[in-house]
Amino acid sequence: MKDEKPTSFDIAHLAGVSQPTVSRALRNSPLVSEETRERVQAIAKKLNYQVDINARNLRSKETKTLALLLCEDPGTDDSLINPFFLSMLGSITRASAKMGYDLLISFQQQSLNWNAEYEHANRADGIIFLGYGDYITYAEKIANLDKIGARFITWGPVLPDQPGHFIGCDNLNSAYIATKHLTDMGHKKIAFLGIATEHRPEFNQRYQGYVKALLDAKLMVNPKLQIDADTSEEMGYEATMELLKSKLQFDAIFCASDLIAIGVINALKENNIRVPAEVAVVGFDNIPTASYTNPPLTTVQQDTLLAGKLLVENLLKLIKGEEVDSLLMPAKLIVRDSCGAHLK
Amino acid sequence: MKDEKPTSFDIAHLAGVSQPTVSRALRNSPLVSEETRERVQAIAKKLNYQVDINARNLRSKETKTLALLLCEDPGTDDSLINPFFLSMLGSITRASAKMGYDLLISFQQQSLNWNAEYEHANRADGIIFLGYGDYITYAEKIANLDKIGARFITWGPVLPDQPGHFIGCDNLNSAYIATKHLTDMGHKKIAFLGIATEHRPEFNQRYQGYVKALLDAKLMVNPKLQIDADTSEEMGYEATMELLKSKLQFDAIFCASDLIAIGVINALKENNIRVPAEVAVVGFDNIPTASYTNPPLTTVQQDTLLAGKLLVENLLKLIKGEEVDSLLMPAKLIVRDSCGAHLK
DNA sequence: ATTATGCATGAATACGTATGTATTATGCAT
DNA sequence: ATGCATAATACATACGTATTCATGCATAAT
Repeated sequence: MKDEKPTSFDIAHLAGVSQPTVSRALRNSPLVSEETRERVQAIAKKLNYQVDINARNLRSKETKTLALLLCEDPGTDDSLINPFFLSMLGSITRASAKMGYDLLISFQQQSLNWNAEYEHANRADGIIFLGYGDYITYAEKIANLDKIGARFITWGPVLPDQPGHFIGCDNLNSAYIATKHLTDMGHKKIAFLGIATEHRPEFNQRYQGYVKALLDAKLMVNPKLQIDADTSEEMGYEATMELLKSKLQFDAIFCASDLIAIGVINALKENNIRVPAEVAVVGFDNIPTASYTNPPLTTVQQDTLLAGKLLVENLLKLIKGEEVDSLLMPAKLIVRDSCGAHLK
Repeated sequence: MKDEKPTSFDIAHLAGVSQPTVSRALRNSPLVSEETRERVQAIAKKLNYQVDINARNLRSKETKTLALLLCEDPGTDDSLINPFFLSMLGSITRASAKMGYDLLISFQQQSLNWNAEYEHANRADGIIFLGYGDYITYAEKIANLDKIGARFITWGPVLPDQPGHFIGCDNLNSAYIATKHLTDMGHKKIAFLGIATEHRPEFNQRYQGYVKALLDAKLMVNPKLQIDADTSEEMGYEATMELLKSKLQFDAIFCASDLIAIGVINALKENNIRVPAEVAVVGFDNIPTASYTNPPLTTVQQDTLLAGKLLVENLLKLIKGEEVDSLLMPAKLIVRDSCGAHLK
């Protein structure tokens, strides 16, 4: 049962033809007669023959495989992946399966030069780059990928002067809409929880949208109401505690991600501050848990299903040599209870 | 920039040595002098050289890659993957990265003969099989994998007469503990929501645990209080509606999965039935959302992090030819509010 | 001085496939 | 009957690596 795996030569021998004929017959080449083809395919089936992928790829220089590079900051612990990216992972997996491509998944934390590896090593026909964390370090890697001529597409903030092709969320407009929702309801002192530096351009864009909405509402922008927080419940919790300690007044919080918002709500509850009656909260991402927080979280929905589909489709276009533009995905505000809209 | 990718021959030429020497030097073989090794490695680095994975695999018959086969019932729609399996996906990804293996992910719905493909085609050194849905169809596939001598490990219910190696949750005991928790609190009429046929052995085992707990508490087992529900909010919702329509009395519901439990809670709320005051609810899986339902869900925790780690480790053992036993993962009850324990 | 020993390297080759080129056989038009 | 296009197949080879075996060379042992 566990014999040697049959090769195309074995089939050729049994069918009384040459190995190249077998290769052609199995690939339904018109160069082979129908009779031969059927005979060969029947034998292949009987032997449970499978083309050796490595040999095929070596010969044909095509792998029918995409690589997904999940890149996170060093030091990220053993715990589960942040749900938003997990959701992207699922959707990319689905999309590439649908297009007939296998997906090679790889985590990367350390090596500087890893970037070259996948496409360069002919391991995949193209790369989807998904980094979460410090953007500065990723920018370098992306530049390197571009330099070696890799075919890749990146999920992330669409910035000027960035080499490569990007698909990302329209962070600025989404944050603008979310914040405007708060100002429209009369909130005057709105805090922003999230890192707003160049290390997190996607958060920075959200901050810009937040600022724009404040200005449009003729509200003062108080930089003290921006507190750094990375994407996790813990960071959201701690940032809220810091905000409370500052004794600054605030009547709403716009959080750069849902995980932060969850931490915020926990912290506020613990301090007996009612959400949304005393402080309104809005998040970003619409992770599955968002509809089950208490109160349910008003948040910006990122359509991960569509994003995954577009990433795969555009990467395949790149592989085929077609032109592709970077593009922004429109986001949508999901109004639930944490913003207080349902109280009115 | 986008020149031909350099090969070991290019390096050999530049270093004034032969190709085999390059191969050895790059792999730090002791057969090559230190001086030569350094020279070769320096040139390789300068050229941005990467070993061609296909050629290496073809030659060495080893891929340093594991395949994860995610198998779901045909007809499963486009929506996101059920969070429990998404979590397994994340944890397996992490674990295999840690062991230096790449992970090839593949969805499979249709073809009967796909099973052979991965290992048989030398695409991966081993396979992790993760099926959710109708077990009967998977049993066939698993038997086939075994027949062709594939090295694989399966996540799922550990059953007698199953070929291959399994890692699974101790469904029976976990369900027993969860149900006993309910009977200990004095509940007498406990419903079970989940499919209890051979098509879902893991649910069936949970049903058995449920029955055992009832018997131990000298309670009557009423088969009418078991309603079929597959793992989704919608099915949980509908099953609850059916239960309510039956006019049968019940004071608690044990759900075969958290997604079902979420649907249950929604349905109960909609009918103005208070949880847990009037009906206690317990789930299974401890998905991330479980702590945010209202009330927070008492549920059985499956340690996906450990499961992923064990799956990968045991598969690597199998690949090395070591003996491996199937094993059950102990589960743990997470007591939150939906069971009413915190009311007392 | 001669042979043995070990080290560094080169030559040859195999892995299994896919494809360009050469070779037959067949049918058809001249 | 001869030449020529066409179809079907075989032959030869390339893809890039890793490994076995053979070779040369220096040093040590006799």
